[in-house]
Amino acid sequence: MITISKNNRQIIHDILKCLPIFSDLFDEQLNKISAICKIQDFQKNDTIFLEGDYYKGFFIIIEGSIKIFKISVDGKESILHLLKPYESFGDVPLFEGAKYPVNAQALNDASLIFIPKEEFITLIKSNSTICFNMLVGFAKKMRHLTQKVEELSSKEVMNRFAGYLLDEINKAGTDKLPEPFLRITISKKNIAAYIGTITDTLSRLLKKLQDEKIIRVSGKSIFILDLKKLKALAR
Amino acid sequence: MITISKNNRQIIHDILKCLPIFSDLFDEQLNKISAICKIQDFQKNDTIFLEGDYYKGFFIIIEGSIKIFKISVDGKESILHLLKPYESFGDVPLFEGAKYPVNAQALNDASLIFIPKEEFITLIKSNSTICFNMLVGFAKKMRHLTQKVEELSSKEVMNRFAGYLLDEINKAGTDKLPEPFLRITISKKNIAAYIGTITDTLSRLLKKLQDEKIIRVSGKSIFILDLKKLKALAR
DNA sequence: AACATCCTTTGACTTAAGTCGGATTTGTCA
DNA sequence: TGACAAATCCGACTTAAGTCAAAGGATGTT
Repeated sequence: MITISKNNRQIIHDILKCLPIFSDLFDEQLNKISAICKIQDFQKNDTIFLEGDYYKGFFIIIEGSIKIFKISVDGKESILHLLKPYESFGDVPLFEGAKYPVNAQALNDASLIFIPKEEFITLIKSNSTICFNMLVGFAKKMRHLTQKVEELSSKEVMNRFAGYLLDEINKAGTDKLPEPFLRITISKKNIAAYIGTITDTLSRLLKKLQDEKIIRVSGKSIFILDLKKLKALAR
Repeated sequence: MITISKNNRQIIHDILKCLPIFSDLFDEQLNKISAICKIQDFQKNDTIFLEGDYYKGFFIIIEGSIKIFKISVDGKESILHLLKPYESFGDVPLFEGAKYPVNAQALNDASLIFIPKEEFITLIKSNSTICFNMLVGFAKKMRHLTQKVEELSSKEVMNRFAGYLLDEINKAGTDKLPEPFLRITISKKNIAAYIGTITDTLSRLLKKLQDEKIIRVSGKSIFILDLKKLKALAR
């Protein structure tokens, strides 16, 4: 963890300015926030918080990617969100409950801004801009979860995996290429848990898609050979 | 739909005062809101909005219960929320998107407050109290959806149904009785779609629970004979 | 380089839960 | 009251996807 010096305070201020949640704020307001938050660094696979941990505050990602997940009684892991820079997590208990309701773990080395609960609540109770920005963030996550619920209850694993691949080539910006592709940056175990299945099944899906010449796998990259068929599979 | 008269305006004002989303507001602020909203009445099975409809605004339930659901390409219905008085719905697109992302339907005769988008956005942009209250509401729904995702991806239908029964006896307040019970107020089709299955399967679950003397069904009521076993099933 | 650990793949097997067709039951309205 | 439609239930069948065990690969550590 980085010690907060005056110099550092300026860095935080500049970072905050770029975050969606703090956009449209005056410098004066940004200063109030930068005064209460800390930068925390984590290494790959580090736990950030565990379900049931006493709630202290929430995080915003500066660098790295974070996995938000639950573990069921019989040990099955389901991943709710895979988050990237500028996204926040652990913000729900600001308004509901006194404990973290999920687990958060760094998928690679990560730099996060930590914002403590009490101070932040005091601050936003009289700041409609931050509240409004947070509502936008919450709305996005609600959409995401809603889609997940629908997919899990009415689609089969192959449909969900095809949807995942399409999402990923969009994020990668390769969806307009003649041969769209994506790079596998997380373990297959994580991908499986994200689409609601297990590695064994995912492995079989990959094989099937390759057999049907819909994708081509080369090292850590997956190339889409037949986008039309893939879209049909995603429905 | 009720025509808005002066008298009616006062009624709306009084209703608004009781809603979580508008708690802690001054009378003056409540007046501004009551000035822009309308009461709309719906009959059982009426559609309130459909997925893809152009977004006009959101609703708060005064009376009745509302089902929020999606229909998949192959016609399967998955229910995301079953909402009761004082809860709001259709508020996500205030902050994300220009269309309703889900369907809403009245499960029985219902009375709703409708709040139009543009006017409301203008109003809350400078009102941190309403924003904060909305964040609380969003947080609750996020919790609910998160739990649904976890259940759908790591539990079996019986576990989810047992969980549903436990939730219902809690809501009914009968959970401390020697023989907790709940009343079936919605069709089994709806219950099935809510727990992510079909009526045939639900029918078999009910039979199995009766055979094992865990529940007793009498007309529209389900009595819990063995709460301990039911809790074990819900895990 | 060697070791251990984790990740991934694969085949054989099992099973939960969906599909389908048809039989009942229930509710609704003329 | 009758009769039509909708909701519910049930048995027979099918299948997607999970479990289990075992074998390869990959990765990192000392």
